[in-house]
Amino acid sequence: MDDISLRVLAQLEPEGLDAEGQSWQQRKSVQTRITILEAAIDCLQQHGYGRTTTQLIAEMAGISRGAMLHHYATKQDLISSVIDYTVYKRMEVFLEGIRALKDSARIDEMAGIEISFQSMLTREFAAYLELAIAARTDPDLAEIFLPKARRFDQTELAEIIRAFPEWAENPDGYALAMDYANAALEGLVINRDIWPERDQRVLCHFVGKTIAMLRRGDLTVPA
Amino acid sequence: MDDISLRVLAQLEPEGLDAEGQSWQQRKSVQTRITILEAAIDCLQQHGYGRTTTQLIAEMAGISRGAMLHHYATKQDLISSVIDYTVYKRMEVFLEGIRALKDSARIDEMAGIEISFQSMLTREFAAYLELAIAARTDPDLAEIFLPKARRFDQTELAEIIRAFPEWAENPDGYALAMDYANAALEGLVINRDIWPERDQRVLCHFVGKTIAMLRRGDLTVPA
DNA sequence: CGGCAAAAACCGACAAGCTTGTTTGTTATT
DNA sequence: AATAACAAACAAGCTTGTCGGTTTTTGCCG
Repeated sequence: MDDISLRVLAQLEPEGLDAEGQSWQQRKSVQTRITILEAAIDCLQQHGYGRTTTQLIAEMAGISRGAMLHHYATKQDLISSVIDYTVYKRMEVFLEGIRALKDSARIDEMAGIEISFQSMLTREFAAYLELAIAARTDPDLAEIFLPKARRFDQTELAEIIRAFPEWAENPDGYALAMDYANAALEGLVINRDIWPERDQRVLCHFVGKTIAMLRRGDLTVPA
Repeated sequence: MDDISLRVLAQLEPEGLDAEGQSWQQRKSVQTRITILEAAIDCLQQHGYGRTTTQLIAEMAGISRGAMLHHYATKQDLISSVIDYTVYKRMEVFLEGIRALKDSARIDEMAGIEISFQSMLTREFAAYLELAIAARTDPDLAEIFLPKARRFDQTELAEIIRAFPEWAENPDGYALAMDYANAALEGLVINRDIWPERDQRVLCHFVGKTIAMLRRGDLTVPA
């Protein structure tokens, strides 16, 4: 990961989780917060946003609800921090993927899509997707989720263009390809529990073929 | 729509909604139930499953909660009926689409996908999708949703094979193509509020191209 | 160095509001 | 008169956020 990537990542670093050389209490606080955020991710993944209660998160984190509310005063605070945390982790994985792609596998036109798909099979993305879906019909959640999601998308786009300048020549075509890949892969992820793992890879391969065709100009955009 | 299709549709007809020549009270009851189910669909589409309360549905239907609980004793009863109702309406649209396809547009390889996509932009499908997504993380809902969803899928598959017998020669390939189309289109539908209508059509077109390639055998399945 | 007060982490109990389902009552139809 | 449609009030449970109290850590001052 180059210097610029590291700086980009640093800009997304969540607040209140960066105390490394601080006092004993500071480190304990950070540790507890991470435990809470991880429990919230598990809760979102396993029970969905609608059934993710503060009670359940505290139980899964192994602490009392009172202690949790000491670190995150309201549920909104907690969810907001969960979003920041998952965004940060996604960006970490994404930048590492980009780096690997730049180094070697760039020849293989499928590699980018497969890395995207793999990154969507993580716990963090499952939680992120639950939030994204819930935000579609929950204005209060949308208000805190959408700005952060948009910021992620913009950063992702900027980093891709920086890594693959040729895409900058055709920004509209690229945006379309990216939208298609993200949407189709999301559809695969949502339905993944009902298919065997091999089939998922095949379906992911179809997405990759479409993107490759777009890249070569073989796939014309209808009027 | 041919006789067999009509019989298939009749098998999915929801209970308690078929009183046509009955008494005045019967017809009024059916009318009220449909009002409730339509309100529930609106509620699911606008507020999502997690925020769909009996209170809100009754308000949107314009009746008291007591009256609603007279027709649907528990929320589970109501949701179960909503599933039956949306499944029936989806099958109605699907069979009509199949019929139109058999008649004329079969030459156009895109037509099938576009009809699928159009059918996913209805209120009924929005509600169905909300239920499908919620069922992934809600065991109680999954228990009543999954059997009905599976029945719809099986019926859909049987009707397609009946209309296009050539698919029966390669059932695995067809199942894969259908899974891909459904998943990718679902991904598009979930994200549709953030794209202009034209782009949606273009992205849908990409799905159609993939299916057409599969059909021609141009798209090989990786090992 | 030792003690001590402030601060922080943590816990349990409580109140207010929402959701569900029951129960009782009223009006209209059969 | 019996039944069905509809309405309103009530009880029980869950969820959130506040409040008071306990334990541990920290910093300060004699």
